Amino acid sequence: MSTKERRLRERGEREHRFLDKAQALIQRDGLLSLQMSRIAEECDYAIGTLYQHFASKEALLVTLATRNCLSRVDLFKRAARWEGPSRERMVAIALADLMVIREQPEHFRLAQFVWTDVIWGAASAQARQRSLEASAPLGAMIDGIVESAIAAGDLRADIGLSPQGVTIGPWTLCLGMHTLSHTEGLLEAHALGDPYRLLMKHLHFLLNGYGWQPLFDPADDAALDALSTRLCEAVFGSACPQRHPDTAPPAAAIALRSEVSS
Amino acid sequence: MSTKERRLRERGEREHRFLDKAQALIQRDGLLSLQMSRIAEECDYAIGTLYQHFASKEALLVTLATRNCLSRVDLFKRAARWEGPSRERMVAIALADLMVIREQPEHFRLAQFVWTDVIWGAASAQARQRSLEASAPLGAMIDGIVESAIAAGDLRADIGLSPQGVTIGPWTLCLGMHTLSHTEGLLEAHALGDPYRLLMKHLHFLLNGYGWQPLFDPADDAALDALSTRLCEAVFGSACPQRHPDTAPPAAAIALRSEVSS
DNA sequence: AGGTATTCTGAATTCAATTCAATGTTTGAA
DNA sequence: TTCAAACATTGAATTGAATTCAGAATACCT
Repeated sequence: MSTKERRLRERGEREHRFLDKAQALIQRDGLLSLQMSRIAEECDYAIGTLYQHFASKEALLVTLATRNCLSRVDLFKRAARWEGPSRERMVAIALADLMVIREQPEHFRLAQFVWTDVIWGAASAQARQRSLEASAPLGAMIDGIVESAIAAGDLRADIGLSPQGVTIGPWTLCLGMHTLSHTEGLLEAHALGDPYRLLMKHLHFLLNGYGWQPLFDPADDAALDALSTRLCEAVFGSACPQRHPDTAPPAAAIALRSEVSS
Repeated sequence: MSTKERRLRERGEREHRFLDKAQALIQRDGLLSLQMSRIAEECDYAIGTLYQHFASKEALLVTLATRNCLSRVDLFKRAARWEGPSRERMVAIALADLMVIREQPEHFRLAQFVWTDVIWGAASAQARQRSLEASAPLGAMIDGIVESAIAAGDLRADIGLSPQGVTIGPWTLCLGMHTLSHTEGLLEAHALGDPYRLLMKHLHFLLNGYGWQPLFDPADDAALDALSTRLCEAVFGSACPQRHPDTAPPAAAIALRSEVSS
């Protein structure tokens, strides 16, 4: 059966190449102008071959978005397995999410588009199923943080939510904020500062609401920045996701940041 | 100039008819199969005429989504102006949002699609601008609730967020939850209950996190349902948004609901 | 080698969005 | 009332991609 196996492996490799090329084309020309024929052409295959792998453009996009999602697993794993207070591990997950989005805004755009009812519904049931199965472990990892928080006594067990139910909260908060901040002109109009500082604040308020110990006061901008910075360093060994360069941060934050980047 | 005015009015009326028809077609056949030619045809106009009103399909969708958004203003206004505790007014906003989405899930699907970078970016700058301007008063109304909460002493002024910054929190939470719950298969896989009960819980946790008085314990399912029910009755004079029929609610909730609907 | 199954190919098909030259209508001045 | 300029409407033609599928090429097995 080694022949069959080789075939399968080659097929997988080609699929990978198609996805790589699709990603590169999106990066270069934007999601809007992605063409199936271009992907095939640039990989030196006929269109028909591409369609052997993906039943439709939507299916390709769903697969690509799923792969992108999985590429973050390592980062999330670092956050989830970090030796530190449960609450800080959860915050680190949000920071990881932010870091990814800063580095690869296109990843978010794609995911957002794919989860749209229009695209999600147009993809084959198989593609959807696979996507969900593939990303389930990632969710489980985060649920694990909640579970360990309860086990450690950082979070009461009787707040009326299962661990998964708790996870959903930060998740929706992050998702919603990304959505708003990527809708050009929406937040700018409100004269709010960096949307991601805003997100971290709300996340802390939410965690405080759960009574997740130790409580943290997000009113103190400097402390908030310090916490984010410390976690980025300790968990990921990298600088914090910077705020939009066009948004003037308060002086205190500037001072903090220059320390960090030096 | 009455001639010019009449022209303008007629033009506006026709635009309205185009949008109505587009909405009806989306309702009937889904967003995916909406065709510009069909809209024109069913309104007994040529395609070219439709394109005099909307520079592109995307522009039409943005306009339609904006109109849908504005159609909710009255409902939101009732919540914002209701004579009651500031916190309950904010909760009522979320309930209004839920009610709309229950009645018109297509409205959310459309809004979600339109706010996608792909569509939002493809619409003309003018369409985007108009959309933002039109929905600004709605946001201001909600900011007003926060302001009155601070004025009334229900919410501390020094939590490190402007009123608009506070508004963003519940907004992102609602937006994110709608997104998740409309992605078929996502929440089902997690065996969580009604996503909208979940949303209300998280909203209360978040408001508790802000220290928005009076605090409320969302762990108590019956109390949570009772609060939602009471607010729906008092503010909107209508029944609470029901949960998904395929999700078995706890017995206590069934009892409550049957009282309400009778 | 020969026959069969599998895979690859890309021209042809299909489907919609968008354009635009031709046609029709309104307006206001003579 | 008449006329031409300005404006509005029309829908066939154009355009641009996604998707299909009949035949060519290749791989596999005996």
